[in-house]
Amino acid sequence: MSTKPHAPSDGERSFPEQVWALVRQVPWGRVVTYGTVARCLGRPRASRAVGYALFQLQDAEVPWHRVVNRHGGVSLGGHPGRAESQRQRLRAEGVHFGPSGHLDLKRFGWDPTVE
DNA sequence: GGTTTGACCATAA
DNA sequence: CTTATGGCCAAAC
Repeated sequence: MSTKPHAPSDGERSFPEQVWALVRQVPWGRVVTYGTVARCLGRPRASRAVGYALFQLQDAEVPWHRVVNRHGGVSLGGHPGRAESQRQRLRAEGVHFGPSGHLDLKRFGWDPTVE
């Protein structure tokens, strides 16, 4: 068996692309965590790679604002403008943040495998 | 090949 | 609660 879990074949999509594909499937008013996305792609510990994929993402079409961290809060510390926009978008989708700035993942967290 | 980055997660103090 | 450290992963340089 090959040492690499996956080889970027021609037909296979790279991780960033798979991340965008999954995030694009997130329904309105729902959010997913980096860990959930990574786990869905078969890399339960690649939460960082998920963040890197979204970092490269600049075009819409992908509701990147529906991706939050494990605490149910926006992690965009290095991109304050985007972070502020993200909370605004989520709030428009009916997602309300708690007093500490984090939402209830039990309620808004969406799992493609569970759903 | 190695090094750096980056929107994470977990644990410890 | 905050701060520090290590681990983890993939892509870009």
